[in-house]
Amino acid sequence: MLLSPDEAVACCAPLSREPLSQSRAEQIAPLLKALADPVRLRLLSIVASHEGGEACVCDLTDCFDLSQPTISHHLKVLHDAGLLDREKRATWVYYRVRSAALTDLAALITPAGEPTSSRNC
Amino acid sequence: MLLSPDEAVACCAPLSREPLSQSRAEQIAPLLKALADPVRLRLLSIVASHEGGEACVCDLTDCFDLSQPTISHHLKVLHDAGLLDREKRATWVYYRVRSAALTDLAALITPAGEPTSSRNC
DNA sequence: CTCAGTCATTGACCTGTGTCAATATCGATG
DNA sequence: CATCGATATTGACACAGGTCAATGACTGAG
Repeated sequence: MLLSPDEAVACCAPLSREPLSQSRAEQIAPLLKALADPVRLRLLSIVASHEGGEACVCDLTDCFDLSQPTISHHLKVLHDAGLLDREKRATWVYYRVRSAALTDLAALITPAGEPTSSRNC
Repeated sequence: MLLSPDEAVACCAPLSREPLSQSRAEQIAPLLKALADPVRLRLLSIVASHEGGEACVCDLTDCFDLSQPTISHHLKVLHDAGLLDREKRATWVYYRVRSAALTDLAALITPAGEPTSSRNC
């Protein structure tokens, strides 16, 4: 059974509720890995807080002291992880944050109340 | 001014509220990087849901098909990031999840309502 | 003191990844 | 069609990071 990146995170017990299976951990880690870079954190943040909730690449390259291909690469990583949506309009490509993915991730790492399980692994 | 890992995350606007500064992004990224590994995700999850909210290394090594030094290495990464507390009692070392750090991280990535800022970067 | 058990550190290897220069693609415009 | 501007792709390079075997440090038991 195949899960899209955000399906891998949604509708599951938080980290602290019960031990994560190896397969679920391997689905979730790439999402966090996509987030775990200063440039990509800022990209996500800039897109999210940009007017209209979207930004095109030319808006973003100006914010960094990095080459355009490098920015494009980071955007691809975020897009492939399911954290950014892409839409091409005329010459420009607009990116938009997939809020659901962030919400699910946040729910996953939020500490739960009392653990339900007494299993060890 | 120096901030401990979780201080770098706490008491700040969420990602989507306003553009993250470079320096804050560089403080937060290492925390996410520490989380962004399947083994470390499982370690954190196992410790959190273990009885008493804590586990010693010998409990953890049994859950993985990895060498003891490798587990120890991953625990160090989580500890250095401020995600796990360490306590040595007699021969054993017990690890415990720092819930505050997880809570702060979750708050950071949770999408906000409307952006407050109209700045671009 | 010696030994055994628990955990951490070191050094080495290999893979993964962030970056750039160069180039390709694609759409708009004249 | 020819050109230009916006974005993506490729290839190369250096560095970071996950893993293990070997070893070290510390503690309790005998």
